[in-house]
Amino acid sequence: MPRDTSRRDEVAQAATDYVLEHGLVGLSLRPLAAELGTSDRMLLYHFASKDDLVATVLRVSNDRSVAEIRALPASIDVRAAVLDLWAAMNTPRLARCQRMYVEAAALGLFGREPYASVVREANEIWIGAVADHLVASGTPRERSRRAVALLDAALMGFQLDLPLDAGDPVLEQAVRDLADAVVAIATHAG
Amino acid sequence: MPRDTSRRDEVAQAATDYVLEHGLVGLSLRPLAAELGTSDRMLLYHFASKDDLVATVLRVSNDRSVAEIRALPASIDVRAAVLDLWAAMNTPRLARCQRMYVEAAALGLFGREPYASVVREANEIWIGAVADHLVASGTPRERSRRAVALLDAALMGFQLDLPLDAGDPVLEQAVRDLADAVVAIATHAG
DNA sequence: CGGCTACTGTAGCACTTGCTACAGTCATCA
DNA sequence: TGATGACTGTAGCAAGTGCTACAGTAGCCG
Repeated sequence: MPRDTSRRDEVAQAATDYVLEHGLVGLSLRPLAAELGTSDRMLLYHFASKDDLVATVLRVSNDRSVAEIRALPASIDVRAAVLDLWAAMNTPRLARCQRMYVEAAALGLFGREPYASVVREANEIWIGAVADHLVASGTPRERSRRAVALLDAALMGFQLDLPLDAGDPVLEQAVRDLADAVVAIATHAG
Repeated sequence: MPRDTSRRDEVAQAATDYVLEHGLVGLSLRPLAAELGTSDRMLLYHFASKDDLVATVLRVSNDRSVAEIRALPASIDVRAAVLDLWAAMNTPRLARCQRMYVEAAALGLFGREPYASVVREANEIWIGAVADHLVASGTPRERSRRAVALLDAALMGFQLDLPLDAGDPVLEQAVRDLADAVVAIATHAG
């Protein structure tokens, strides 16, 4: 075992870049190692197993996503917050993270580990960041949890359909409709 | 090649049942064949390749989903339509199909074939069925496309989160909020 | 009968998988 | 100096992958 983890962290970052590009499914140690200029042998030196590596990659990716959301300046109102979040999620960097998250979540649907556990944990952190952005943009704190439930689900759904109809005006309209819905939740009594 | 496809169809149905249970990722011909009481050799007799089998399974599953939606009696209004659709999708039979659809869509996100193509085609048919149900339940036809865009995305998103918080009251509230949003799209000018 | 077609079992190929045993190198530190 | 610990290359294992070649069997039709 390495006593300090700096090398391991470097590898984790590079591996995350690779996986964000190629996906989790069919991920294989040898091609990954080749791209990183190392060997499968070394990956399994730094990480206890492939699952350990995958779990690490998932966490690194989620950390990046959350950092990106938290770095967002507060939007001028709730409606703008939804649109700004959507815009942020279409940044290539964040879009890749979301795409991999969706893949991991889908794998978790069938109870596969380590996906299920890590996704559960990552989702909580992500939800918290999105909720905080809504609050910072004018959503009453006590309504933020409810608002983010619909918001997050719809955003995930959009991501799933995104490559099927990229830039589709129907999709853009749906985002505006979602913004209206979130505003309604955040402002009306219910 | 078989001249009539009846045997192939039987196998396709049985294979679909198996895949709905075990998932697409990591699907392997030998275990599947064993469960069906046959051999990998025979699967590749009936289907040109594993990809051909997978594409067939995807289509069979989608056909089942769509049939289930189309068999739904018209709801009393748009709001009820959303709630009824949500209830239908939580039927074990349909929930399984949706789960696998989400898995296939996630695989398609990375451009993997045959997932990407079949998912695109399946999605269109599914969207059509949901839109028709909305129309039958009082949505003006010209607003149905717009309504279904948000509705479908949110429903997919809920499916993704479902195992993470099954029966969660927050989720139930989100479904009601979604229903309100769809009603708004279906009735208000926009 | 003889041929044709649908179907099936056996065996195996070439390849990839995660993972490990073993033997080393090299810098640091007592 | 010599030992310790971090790190790395080579080689290989056992298992599993999709797929195929080959050799059938059984039933139908002329």
